[in-house]
Amino acid sequence: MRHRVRSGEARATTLNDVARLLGISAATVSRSLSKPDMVSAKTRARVDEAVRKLGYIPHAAARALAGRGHRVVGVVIPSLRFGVFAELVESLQAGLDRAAFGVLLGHTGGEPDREYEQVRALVERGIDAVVLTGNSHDLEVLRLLDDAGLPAICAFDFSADAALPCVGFDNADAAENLAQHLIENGRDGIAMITQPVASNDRARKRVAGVKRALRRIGKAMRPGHLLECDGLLPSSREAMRDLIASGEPPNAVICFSDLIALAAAAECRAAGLRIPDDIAIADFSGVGLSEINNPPLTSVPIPAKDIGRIIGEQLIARLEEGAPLESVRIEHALEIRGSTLCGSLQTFA
Amino acid sequence: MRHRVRSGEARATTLNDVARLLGISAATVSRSLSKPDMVSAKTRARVDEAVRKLGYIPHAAARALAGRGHRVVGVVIPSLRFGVFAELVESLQAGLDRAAFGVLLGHTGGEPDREYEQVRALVERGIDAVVLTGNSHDLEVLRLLDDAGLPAICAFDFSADAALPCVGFDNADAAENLAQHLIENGRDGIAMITQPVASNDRARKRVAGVKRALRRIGKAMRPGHLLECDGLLPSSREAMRDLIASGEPPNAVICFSDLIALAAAAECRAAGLRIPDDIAIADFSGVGLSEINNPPLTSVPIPAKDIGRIIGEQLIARLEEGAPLESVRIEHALEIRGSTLCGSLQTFA
DNA sequence: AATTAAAATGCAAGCGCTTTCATTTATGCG
DNA sequence: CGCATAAATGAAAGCGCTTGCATTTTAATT
Repeated sequence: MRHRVRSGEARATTLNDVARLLGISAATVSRSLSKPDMVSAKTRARVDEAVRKLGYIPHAAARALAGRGHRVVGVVIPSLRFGVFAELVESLQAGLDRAAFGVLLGHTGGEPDREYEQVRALVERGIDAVVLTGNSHDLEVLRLLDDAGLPAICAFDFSADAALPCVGFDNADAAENLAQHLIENGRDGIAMITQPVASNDRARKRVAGVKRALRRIGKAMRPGHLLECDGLLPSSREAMRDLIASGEPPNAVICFSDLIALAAAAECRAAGLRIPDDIAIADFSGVGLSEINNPPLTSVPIPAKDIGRIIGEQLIARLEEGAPLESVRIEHALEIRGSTLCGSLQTFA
Repeated sequence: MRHRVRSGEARATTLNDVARLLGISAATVSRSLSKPDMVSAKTRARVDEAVRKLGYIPHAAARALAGRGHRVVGVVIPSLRFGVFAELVESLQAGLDRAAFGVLLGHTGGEPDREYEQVRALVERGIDAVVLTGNSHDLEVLRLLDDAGLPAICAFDFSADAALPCVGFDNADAAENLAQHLIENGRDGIAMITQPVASNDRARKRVAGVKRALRRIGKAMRPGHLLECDGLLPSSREAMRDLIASGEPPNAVICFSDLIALAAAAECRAAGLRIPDDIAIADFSGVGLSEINNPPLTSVPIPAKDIGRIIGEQLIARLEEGAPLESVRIEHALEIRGSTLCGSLQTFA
């Protein structure tokens, strides 16, 4: 049984249809649906029944226009192909879902310049708030958000002096910590394979953190020891290959992601380098791949899920009750595994 | 300089503000923005200028309400944590972006029961079309889509008799093909580690395909050789462990995803099984991890990116010009790597 | 039963935009 | 230069819903 004529746009049932069927005013139906306790139990029951019978579904745009807000938040990330962002989005969505908020996506492809265009597209689509990646944003973007009066919050890095509220760990601290661990295990020739620092503030902070740790012991990172790649397997392997081929190979490598680390490990294997005996490898792990390597890789796990949850909670509080958004500093952890210990000399503490 | 009073909801500039500033009618401004060639070049220029000066951004809900459609499509997937879905979403979005469509997400967590609720949430949010995963959908979902008059299309599997248009390769054929390859390489004890068949139609079809290949040589899959896991690392390893510990270990394993395969390979390594000498491993590869294993894994790559692109194109054609949605059968490929060749006897063709 | 407060409902005015129809202005042609 | 035709613009009616205010109904109190 076909419910209505399906030629072109099937005119859907409206609030008014429901009201008419019941012989009551549209206002009452609206209230029964949106603020149930302004309406008598009896009416509510009748309305619910009629709604079911008619298969009525509220018209989102009309609701939004009449003042209820769109109930959608926008998220701008570099790319879903990197597990951490997918995890963030999923976790965020799970939280927002319970408050009946949707999630609209925007991708920059890792190019900071595209952030403005993506945010703008989302704004035009009528979002109520926006989640950004990292703590480096064009003034243009900030102005746009300000003009639109949109709450915004940033994921994946904590900085005390950030322009917008942010949630994450301090990438510089975490990287310094990781480097420190390497140093304590006898590695002072630390290299990094990272996303381009020019377009990635987390990468910048991590490099800064590692340099800080090195400086503390009177060392510095060799010029050729800072390699950039796009984060995918081929370019990651290539970076590691370059590192190995370079005049002064490092005795430790810190990778921006677990995927990069996996590629690096594979390349070491191919070159006959033993991990950790010849070279240590550590990473910031996005999707839990670090443990699957042989040997398992020491890493700083990125708490994407927590970040998503926290941001979700904050956004709901903000959007429903006007609570202010606040930065949250998450403490990073260090998961020490076989890839960074001092050869066979070292045992687990 | 603050642009407007930022207490609560900053009333944004409207179309009318632009019209008033210019001393022309709102209708003209609207046309200038939405159908530029209905307006004189001079007017258009003035409008553009005013729009820029005022920082005017059209109100999406009002537009949608006034008839232009919401320009958002909904996508319901199990979870972004599986790379293929993330890739699909990203690719889809990239395509839709160019036609100014947004993407709203819904996750089922792999529970088919939740599909209805997710689709419904999206419908309430005012989507113009919906993309579903797989070819198995509750009647309730189909009815909802029909009632709402929403175009729908399914990703990741092609079936000639699908209820909705679908885009993907035929999972049964692909699996049969993969099993065939294994058989040709001397493996007749084929096991599978898969997502739960009860809730995943692609899994069902793949199992059916493998069984078909086995039957053709007069064999059958052993009861204990069909293992299910949730697709993440821990349960995948566990499944492989069970397989190894079982009375009759297989001499080949087909994994539902590359992540599962990686876990399986790691577990084999831990158990002292050599790949491919003792056991062959093959998979359906989502995120290109198959190549990074040692040895690299034979796999059927899932063309998530293509699927996303194709669906995006179809949706645009449908939404802009009313073109009908059509199923597209993508031919699967077999990427043969070291993990399935007959020990040292075999050389590449 | 009368009076008053509270609860439930209805009325009507928009929300910001698109679009039809009517009107004005520009363009082409004899 | 005048008229017909086309192009550009304007006026106004909604799109489907929410909400402030007015009104009616119900419950509570004496």
